[in-house]
Amino acid sequence: MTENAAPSTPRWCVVGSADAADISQHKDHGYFAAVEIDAAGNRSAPHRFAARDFAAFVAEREAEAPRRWVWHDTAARYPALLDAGVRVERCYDLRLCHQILTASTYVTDKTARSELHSANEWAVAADPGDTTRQLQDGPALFEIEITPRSRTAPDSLAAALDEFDRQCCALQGAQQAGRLALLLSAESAGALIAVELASAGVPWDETEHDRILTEQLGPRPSLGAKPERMVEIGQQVRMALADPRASLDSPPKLLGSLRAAGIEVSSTSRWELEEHEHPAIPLLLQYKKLARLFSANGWAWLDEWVQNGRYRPVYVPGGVVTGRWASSGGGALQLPRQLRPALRADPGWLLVSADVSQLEPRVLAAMAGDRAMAAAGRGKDLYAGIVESGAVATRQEAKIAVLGAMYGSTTGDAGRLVPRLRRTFPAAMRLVDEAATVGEQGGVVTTWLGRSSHPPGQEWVGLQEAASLPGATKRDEETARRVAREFGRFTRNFIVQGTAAEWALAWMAQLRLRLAAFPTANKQLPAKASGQVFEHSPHLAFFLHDEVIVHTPREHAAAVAEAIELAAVEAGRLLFGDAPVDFRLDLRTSERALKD
DNA sequence: AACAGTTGCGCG
DNA sequence: AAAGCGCGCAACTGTT
Repeated sequence: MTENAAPSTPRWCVVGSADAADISQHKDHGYFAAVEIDAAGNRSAPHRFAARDFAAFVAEREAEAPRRWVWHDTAARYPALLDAGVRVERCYDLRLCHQILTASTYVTDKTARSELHSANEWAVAADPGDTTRQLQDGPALFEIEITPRSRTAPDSLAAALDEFDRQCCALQGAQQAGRLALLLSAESAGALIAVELASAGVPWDETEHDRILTEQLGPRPSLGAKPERMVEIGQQVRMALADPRASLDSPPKLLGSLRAAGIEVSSTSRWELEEHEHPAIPLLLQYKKLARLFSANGWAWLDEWVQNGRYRPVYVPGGVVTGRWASSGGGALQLPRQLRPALRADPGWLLVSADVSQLEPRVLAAMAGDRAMAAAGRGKDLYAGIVESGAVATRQEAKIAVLGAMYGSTTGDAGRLVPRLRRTFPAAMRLVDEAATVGEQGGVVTTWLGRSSHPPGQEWVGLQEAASLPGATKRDEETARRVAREFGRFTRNFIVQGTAAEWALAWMAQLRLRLAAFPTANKQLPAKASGQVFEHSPHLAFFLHDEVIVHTPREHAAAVAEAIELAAVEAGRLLFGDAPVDFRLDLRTSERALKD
């Protein structure tokens, strides 16, 4: 690469702190530096500027021509930009991409692999970034000690440039480099989206939430007390069990009470209780339902996670091994459908919700090039199409069979139905069966775009070895077989769940670009504490694996729905080209998200 | 009092 | 106690 040549049309801009790690604890007072790189790899001389001028620097260049901002960690860099009202079109998240590239079997060059691998200071968790802000805002009395920061990725420009070099080398020599490049940019777009979601927040109707809670639980109890309805039903359960002192909140104690009352269960879980007939059981199930609502999404949750009409959960892009997002705070991915009506558009705005019908089996059909399965889902409910194909008799059976095929079920209804699927959709079934075989043998599998699974751990390998030794017992062999099959089910599902996550990222990334092109609304809003960037035009508000919700001014709702639809078509094309698989959306536009 | 481990249930 | 994948979170239990 040529140093200091004036680059023509910069394509990347690598940014990082200008000085060594010693100033990283005082980021606000530090200096940043940036190097621009053009398509030929020519680098500009470093631009050096005060950290407080970061947003201005980015804004100026982004206005001139969007470039891909290369930085160590989106969660650490982007919030400050948004707070200053500056959005970027694209980025390259070195930490997330390092995670993908070090594991990917598409990276075959030995040297590139080992260089990436030895840069293990990049194999770290995301900087919690702005998410600590909320804690710091709390009343001083209850101020939470900020947990000692776990190691974060190196944030200097020098380190970023070195790592970017390593990653470019790895990508250049990779198999399926096009797919891998798409994954890296989709993953990075996801990182931007997560920060934007945090900034925008989910429009949340606290009054409606409180109404639902009060309706189910009774009025808000005083601190430490149980809600009326729980107390009441709890009493009825104890009466029905003829055990006035029965504890309902401790599984071991409750189990004892149930058995003493003649209910032969071996756990207190709902699915097992449902198999028994006893007057206490419906009451107990109702109690559990209320207890769950109260502790998981009750008033305490509302106080902690919703402020000024915005719910701000913490998303963790790439947090799941398969590439799905995880969450760490606020429980965005577990919001009970019961509370969906509290998700409500601002006055004059609407919510456009879209979820993909049967995303995973459609992705499987596309990956496997299974024309029969693709045809079963074309233009209609995939499960209905499978019934039409004659493989199974009912929609319910189709669903059980398909889920069983992707999860590796071998018993029960699924065990009976999966073989029928194998006859009708041999290509799709071969793909997941082969992934399972690889896993059973301790191997690694890779998604369509190039995310690879982790190999089994030491313990797993040890069990397999022990079982193949001459002195192995029957028990050793059974254990080894069992854990081998478990790992096979993991790899079987990995390729499908992981590729579905890739499709969803591509979908959101496309949608985000389309939404950014909408005009800014002229409405006069009272200035709000944060999220100004997203107060005036359509923005993503919620994401849940295969579902998005966009919050939009009324007048743009129809165009937003179309953008969501077009983004889905584009995502399918980006991943699978002309494969004859369509990704059907269930689209709804309304003031509040509906339960179903 | 702080910690790790388990249970149970919410979501896809 | 899942037959069948991936998670987070709260509450309880038992240990240190």
